Amino acid sequence: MIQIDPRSAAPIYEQIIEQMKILCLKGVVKPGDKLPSVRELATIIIANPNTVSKAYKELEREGIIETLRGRGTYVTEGAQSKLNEGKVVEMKEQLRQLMIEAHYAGIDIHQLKVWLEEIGSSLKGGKQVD
Amino acid sequence: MIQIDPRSAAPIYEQIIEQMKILCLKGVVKPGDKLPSVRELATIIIANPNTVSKAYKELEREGIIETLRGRGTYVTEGAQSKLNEGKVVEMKEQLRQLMIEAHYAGIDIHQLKVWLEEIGSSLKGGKQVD
Amino acid sequence: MIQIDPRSAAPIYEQIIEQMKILCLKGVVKPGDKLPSVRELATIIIANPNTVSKAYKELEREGIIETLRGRGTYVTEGAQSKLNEGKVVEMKEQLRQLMIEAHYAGIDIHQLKVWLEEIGSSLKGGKQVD
Amino acid sequence: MIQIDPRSAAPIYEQIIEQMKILCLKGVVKPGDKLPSVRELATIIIANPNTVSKAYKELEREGIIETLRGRGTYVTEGAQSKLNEGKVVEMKEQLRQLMIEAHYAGIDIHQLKVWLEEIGSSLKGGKQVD
DNA sequence: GTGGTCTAGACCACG
DNA sequence: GTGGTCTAGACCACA
Repeated sequence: MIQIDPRSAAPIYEQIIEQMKILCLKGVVKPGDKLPSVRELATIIIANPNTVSKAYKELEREGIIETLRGRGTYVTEGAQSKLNEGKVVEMKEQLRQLMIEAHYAGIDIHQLKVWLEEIGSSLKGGKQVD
Repeated sequence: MIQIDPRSAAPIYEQIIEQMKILCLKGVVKPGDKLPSVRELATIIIANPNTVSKAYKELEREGIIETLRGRGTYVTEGAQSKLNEGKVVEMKEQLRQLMIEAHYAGIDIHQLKVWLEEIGSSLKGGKQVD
Repeated sequence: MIQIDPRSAAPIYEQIIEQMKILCLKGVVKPGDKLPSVRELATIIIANPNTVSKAYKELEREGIIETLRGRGTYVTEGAQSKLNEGKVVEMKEQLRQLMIEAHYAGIDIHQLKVWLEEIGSSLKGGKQVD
Repeated sequence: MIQIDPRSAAPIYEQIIEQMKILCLKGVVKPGDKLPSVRELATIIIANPNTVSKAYKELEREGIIETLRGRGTYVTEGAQSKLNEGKVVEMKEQLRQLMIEAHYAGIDIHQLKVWLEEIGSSLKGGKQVD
């Protein structure tokens, strides 16, 4: 389920966190679902168990998943709502960065809106939702 | 003019780059304006000259500013006409990713447009609509 | 009767011990009362029988309960008088440490007494004054 | 300044966290003070730098200390007030545990209050404020 | 089998 | 020199 890009500048544990959040948001994993154990996931993505553990701990700290001692790790009930809240701040920052870049590429806000429409259509129509 | 937050997760040199770009966008500094020297700015923001130098080099690489040997560093004239194909493709892809994420967070295209306007105002003008 | 919080940082077997003591304290279970068997309790609280067993063994070691071969586990008569003078010294030392910590946190002796009353009520009665 | 007990059941990183908090509460280290670097402290207490790092990260997450990239780690301005808030919850739980234990030792709430007075006097008079 | 802790040693970005 | 990341391998408590 999780794909790690070892060439990425982003640390492996952050990639795990990010992708796990996406899986929650997409509904691929649902509240109550059991996640692969630290060792299992480490084997699957070919990483060190400690790295996976670090990702799981951060996700737990954020309240996305929870650990039941000796039984494994599970998705919490409120995972999706928590994720959505944090996402808004993150996305506005992304938009801000993007607009700064756009300016230096000679792209104005109007053009960005046109693109939004274009992409919106292609996503709905073409079912390229991934 | 430039405010550094030493507690931020963002490296200082990136904060300098980011804020210098915004100053250009807002028109606080205009094409042809002379920027403070590396050592001056380093003194002002209490940072290592190497750090400021790294930021200036990156800004120069992006064509935002230019260094005239022995005369100092200046904002370039044609900063806004760097339009190149690669950048456009890249930004549309960024927008696409962002819209997909927005979709899973329950954010629609209309909301994104509203945010674009908000951010556009805060970047150009002064009022922080955030 | 016993409520386990699988999310708690406290091990399940400690939660069982703790709650069993409280049940004795509140008088919900009295000396001579038969406790559920290891397997019964394990089923009720959805835990591993080994875990319940570990809790019962510790309670037995402390003299709170006793196991009668083939007949089950019972609350002892003299549960409350198992503790000796050494315990008193230990508790006064605990109190002393606690008062020192309280001092540095700006909590005075009066506040500690108020808390004692609060906690005393919640343990004996039912209303959670917390 | 920090003493680690390798025999303690408490993990080393928690001992560091705990003792650092006490040093803050006591005012031995003040807001703005620079803490020993990860490597320095690791050398001093004879532990692995990673272990010290883990402690520092947790303290930073709690807002007690802050990291200035490449410059070191410092005590935050609001360290003491934050510590005091968290301490209240912790101490009430300690008191609760202590009262349960007291019950089994035949000690009532009145006796505890008397002890509080006794200890309070000895701490003020004898300057045994360890 | 599960996660939690610790050590040792390596490499990297930042300043 | 500073912390951040990752790997490898060990041991322990809990269930």
